[in-house]
Amino acid sequence: MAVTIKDIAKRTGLGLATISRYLNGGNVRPQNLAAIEEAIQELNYSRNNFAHGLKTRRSSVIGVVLPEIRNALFMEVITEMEYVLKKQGYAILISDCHNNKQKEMESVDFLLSKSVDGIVSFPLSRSGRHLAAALERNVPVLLVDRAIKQLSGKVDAVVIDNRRIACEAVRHLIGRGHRRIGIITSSRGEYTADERVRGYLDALDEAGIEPDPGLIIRKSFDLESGLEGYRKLLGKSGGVTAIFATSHNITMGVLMAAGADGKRVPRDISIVGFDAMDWLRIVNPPLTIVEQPMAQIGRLAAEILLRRLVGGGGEDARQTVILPAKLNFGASVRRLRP
Amino acid sequence: MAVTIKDIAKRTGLGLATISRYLNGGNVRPQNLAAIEEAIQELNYSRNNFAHGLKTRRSSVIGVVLPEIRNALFMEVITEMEYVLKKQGYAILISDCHNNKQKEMESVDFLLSKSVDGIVSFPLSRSGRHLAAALERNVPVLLVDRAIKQLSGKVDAVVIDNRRIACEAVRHLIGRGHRRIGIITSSRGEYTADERVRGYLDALDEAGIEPDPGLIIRKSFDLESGLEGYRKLLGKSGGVTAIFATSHNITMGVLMAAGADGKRVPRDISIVGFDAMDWLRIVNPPLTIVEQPMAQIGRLAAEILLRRLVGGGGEDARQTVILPAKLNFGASVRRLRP
DNA sequence: ATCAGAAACGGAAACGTTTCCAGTAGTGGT
DNA sequence: ACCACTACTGGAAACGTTTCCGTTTCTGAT
Repeated sequence: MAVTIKDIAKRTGLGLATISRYLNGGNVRPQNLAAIEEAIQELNYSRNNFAHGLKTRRSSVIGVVLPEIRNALFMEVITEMEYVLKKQGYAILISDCHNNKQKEMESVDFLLSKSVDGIVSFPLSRSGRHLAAALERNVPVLLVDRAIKQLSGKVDAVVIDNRRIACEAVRHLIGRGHRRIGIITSSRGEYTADERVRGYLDALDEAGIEPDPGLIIRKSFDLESGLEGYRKLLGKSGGVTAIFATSHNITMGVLMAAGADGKRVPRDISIVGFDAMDWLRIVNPPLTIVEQPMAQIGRLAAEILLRRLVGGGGEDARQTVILPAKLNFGASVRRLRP
Repeated sequence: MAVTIKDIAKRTGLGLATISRYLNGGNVRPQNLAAIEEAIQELNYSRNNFAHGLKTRRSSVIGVVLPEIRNALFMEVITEMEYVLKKQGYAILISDCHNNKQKEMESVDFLLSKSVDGIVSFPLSRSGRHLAAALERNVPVLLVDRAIKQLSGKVDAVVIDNRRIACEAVRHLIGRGHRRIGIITSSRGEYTADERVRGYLDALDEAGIEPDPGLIIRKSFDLESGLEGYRKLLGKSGGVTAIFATSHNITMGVLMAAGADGKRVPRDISIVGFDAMDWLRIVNPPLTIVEQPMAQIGRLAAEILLRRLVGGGGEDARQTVILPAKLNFGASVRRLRP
């Protein structure tokens, strides 16, 4: 039914091999070239993807595993990634693991069963075990957002400099006279959370402030943690004058809790948030917030992966690229008098 | 290198056909069944996707074309869709057309070139021309969010009852004593915008209010339209006491503009928004807002598409499912004294 | 035991490419 | 006009499945 290379061969009187060579950019005599192009046009030929893959063992499809599709941050990365990959003929297959490690592992298997040429993972698992099947089959893997120590040398990764930007954020608070600064973040062992806490401690240390373990709230990166973290911090004896919210959802939670609490920002409480999204343009006052270079992460991820794919499987060493994030100054941090 | 059906045949002493039959759920003698399973386990066999597709001409992959990945509304739909499809072994390939009709058409070709079994389109093009190639090849198409008249009978669609919910929203405003009600929406010819305007007019008509064309601002569904629409409406002689913002971004824009204008909601201006997202839980007062059943749309879309796919290409007539949306009552609409 | 009918089986031919390799047609130097 | 050389060409064999169809094996009724 569908038109094949054979039909083109028949119509042009050429051999299969010649048509195939033409399709793959080989050299063909000018008159034949014209004939082939005419036939392809006329018969509306398009290459059969399955047969092509069967021979070449390449699908030009990249699999993406992520904790949840409905997370605008990730999608920002993927937008750019898709853009770069598509230009090179690669499509992306998305698998949502609904924040579930078991499903994360299944997702990788699922993508492999669809014969993806590479996998991009926004990892949930801290061990990276979910990627074992991919590595076994020599399918290149690239981590985004979180690095995994056990996998270093085996996979590429693109992350931001969490520690430095966290330090910078807290330094800003200290510079404005804050001493009792709370941080709300995810649990111990979570790469980005750990790094951000280290940055927080760096800044305190720099300023000679003794850290109060009670001001470090470690739960998870979700909205509830923001709500609960806020309540815990404000309930402390001595309280806090500022909060560093280390994720988009935590930031949202803290703002909600403060609003419900009748506290005004920055008059009653200063806030530095994380991950600026569109809606933040509405809140008043504008938030001082850490902004991650999502598009750049996506572009870089795509480029690195492409290099692996055309490079024939990776001669040069796997790399972890650390990108700088940026602190956007709003008006959510009050200057305290000394 | 990779282990094939042949290896399984060799190890078990059975024929290729038997193995294949086993893999496809055919009947196999118990002892052979055990042997095959053991061999598959032992050799870690997995079916070659390309060869399988070459014979069956099915990829178990669905293509999704959408105006932009970074639109949380769409992703809400896709989350559910992906969930349902994955359970049946289908993966989804995403193509972002960046709000560009040319790219939308290319996206369809691109997806077809990856041999998807079906296409879900959140259409941009009003004519549906971009789907011609898919229909030609008998690839089932399903429209989400917007129906396309020219395609009715040829494709399935899942949309919400825009007209009715818009009417309900405006009726609510009228019930609270509002007479000068502005609506901000996308340009003429845009399916959802047209429907929502019709609903708006229905409600005015019901109440015997003469519509003022100056209060119908038609631009696009983006944030800028919200900003600009707000300014236009407030600048009118007579002004407006309420605004119906007919998209998520317009809602955001109106809120921004009102905030910048120093107007308080609902004291100075009443607002009914569209598309409740997480961040709206933060804004104060809570918004009265139209909520679309995104998850339900996604689930239904997936189910309908699956029916087409297993049904062997569609005996029963193509359908357009119209889902009800819901008006959530917040505190952004003031009751005016008569 | 026998036999018909059903159930399971295996060989072989597809599916539409790519690629190896031997062969043929062109090139330019003498 | 010849030769050596290069540039193209086409036949045929893969790639790993599924499926048709003619055979073999099993089942249970006699």
